[in-house]
Amino acid sequence: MQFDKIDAYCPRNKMIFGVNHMHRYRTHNCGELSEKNENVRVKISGWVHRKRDHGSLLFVDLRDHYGLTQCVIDTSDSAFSIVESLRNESVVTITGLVKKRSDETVNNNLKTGQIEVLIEEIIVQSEAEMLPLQVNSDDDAGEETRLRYRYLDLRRTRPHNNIVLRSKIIQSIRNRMIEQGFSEFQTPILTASSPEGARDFLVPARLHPGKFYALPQAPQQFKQLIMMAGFEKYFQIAPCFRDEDSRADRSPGEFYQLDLEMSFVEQEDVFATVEPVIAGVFEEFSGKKIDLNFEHISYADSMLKYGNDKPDLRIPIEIADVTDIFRGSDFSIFAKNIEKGAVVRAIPGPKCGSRAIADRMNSWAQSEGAAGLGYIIYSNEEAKGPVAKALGQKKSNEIKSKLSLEDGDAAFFSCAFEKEASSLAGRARVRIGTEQELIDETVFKFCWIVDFPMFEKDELTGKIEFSHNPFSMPQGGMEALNTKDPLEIKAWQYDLVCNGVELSSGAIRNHLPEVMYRAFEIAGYGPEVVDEKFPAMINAFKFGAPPHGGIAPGIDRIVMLIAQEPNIREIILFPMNGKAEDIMMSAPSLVDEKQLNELHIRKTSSSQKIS
RNA sequence: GGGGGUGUAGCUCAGUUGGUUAGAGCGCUGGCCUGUCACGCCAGAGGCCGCGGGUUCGAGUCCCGUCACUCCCGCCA
Repeated sequence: MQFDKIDAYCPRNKMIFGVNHMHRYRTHNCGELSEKNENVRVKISGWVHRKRDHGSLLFVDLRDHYGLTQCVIDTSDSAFSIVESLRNESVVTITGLVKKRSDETVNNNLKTGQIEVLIEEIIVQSEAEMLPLQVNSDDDAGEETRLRYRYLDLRRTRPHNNIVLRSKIIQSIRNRMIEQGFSEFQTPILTASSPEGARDFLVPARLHPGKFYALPQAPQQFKQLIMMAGFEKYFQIAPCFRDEDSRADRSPGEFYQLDLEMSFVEQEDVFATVEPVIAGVFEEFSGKKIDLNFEHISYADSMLKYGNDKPDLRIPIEIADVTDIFRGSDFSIFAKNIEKGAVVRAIPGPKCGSRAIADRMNSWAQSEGAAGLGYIIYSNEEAKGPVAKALGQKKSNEIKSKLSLEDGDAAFFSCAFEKEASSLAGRARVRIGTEQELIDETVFKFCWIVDFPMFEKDELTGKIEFSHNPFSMPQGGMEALNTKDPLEIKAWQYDLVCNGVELSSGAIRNHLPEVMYRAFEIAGYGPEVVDEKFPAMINAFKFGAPPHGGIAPGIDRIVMLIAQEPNIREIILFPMNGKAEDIMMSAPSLVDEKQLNELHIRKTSSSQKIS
């Protein structure tokens, strides 16, 4: 045991029998020492981040969660050989005197760069073997190595900071929700499989042979039932489980939502609740400008102007429908397709008025699976290119003024059935925005996509289906369901979009049993289906259900945007790989026959082949 | 399930029209160095060129298959 009276005022030390007792591992962390601590004997613990060995003088950068402190030892010291032989990432405890550095040796890049610790004693707590990845390097190792040794990867500055950022963002969201009077509740993880939505993860029920729990895809029904229970304002940082394939912005298996639900509200009330929370955290953590104007865009407008339901409003390009201009024109490919029901969407291409750019866009469109991308180039008060030639100057100039184009610009055309034409136009819009560097990277622009259709027609079967959430309230209620063309009915259903990323989806819910039965009837399900598949909800609606609605912003996507990481795995502590495996923990894994027997599970021949 | 990209030293990557003994940086081992902070210098070890087959006098390089990782489509109320 060390006894030391020099830093008796250090709060980490204890007074025992009137003698100051130095803490076993640290009196200070590696990020807090400064000139103020000059000549104080301190103890710090951490990882050997890097060594600079000058033969008879050796520097060690000691790292912990809080920072980096340079420690020095010279050859005259007995501990020198221990320090010299230490491998990077070994964990040590160093005791020594804090010394102010001379002016020439101050390192202003380091928080503790004004001082260094003269090593008097070093205790090796844990030795490191040769490392599979370099912790002190900014260069990423391969993804597989990083995930297999995630605990090493997470020591690195950027991954470490991302996870801390995530924690702070979640904390801030919690505070903001609680300040608005919301209560945080936990909902079951083992629940019932629900027919709507994605594929479920199933958990065999030991006590019920042949039956399964499912992990919740979202606490959707529970949060509505919480409203039935009269709690009024609920939220949860909720784990959600969906057995779907991964993407760069979609972690396989599990993710987190800020799940929230409110009673006695309309759409605008939900918006007014969510906007300050989202804008607030983006403002607090991102350092970018936040456009506080949460524009409302109808689903139909969004599909037309932006070609998708998650527009990136930073791109100053709006798509226009020009079907009428091409109808019956001499540009026969389009004219013929229009006769068959196709539409033509025009995408303005600012500063794209060159043959090279037009050709590049065309071959890009072909690589996207389209027949091509028509174009008109406007230069010297003339419309050029094969489309302009067939269409004539008059109609070409009509397009020019409709799109507000100038000489030096181009118009691109996507001609197909509506869904495909608008989709390609939307992708072309993003492509032009990216290639021409029209995206303002310093701002977050939010919008609400509203008025989603309640139903849609399955293109293959012609069947009417719920286009989004079957629990949403149709606009116009029962009357609309009974009198309107189902495909014309809108739902009180909304998405929150930021910079082209779908952050969130929500709705005012249908709380009326008769409207619920009618909506399902339109989608081809009898009342017995509703009773069987959603027994809790439909029953609860029959005992006094408050009108209610909510939303569920994706936590991972919010953190991704704020951290400016293009891959969702960068902001998750222990993510799975693209095939939904945790290669660090070896999940999924084979289990004992005994476990399977208890669960009444027998493997099929195909799964036995694998084992 | 389908399409694209990648696979070479512990890690990150280079490797020409197919042609001697496959290279670099970091890391590792040893040596030198008293003010560095991505310290510097010298030397060394380390390779089933993802795997299997084919073409060829000769394959890291070309062809076929296969596996792994990754991005995208499908899927994601």
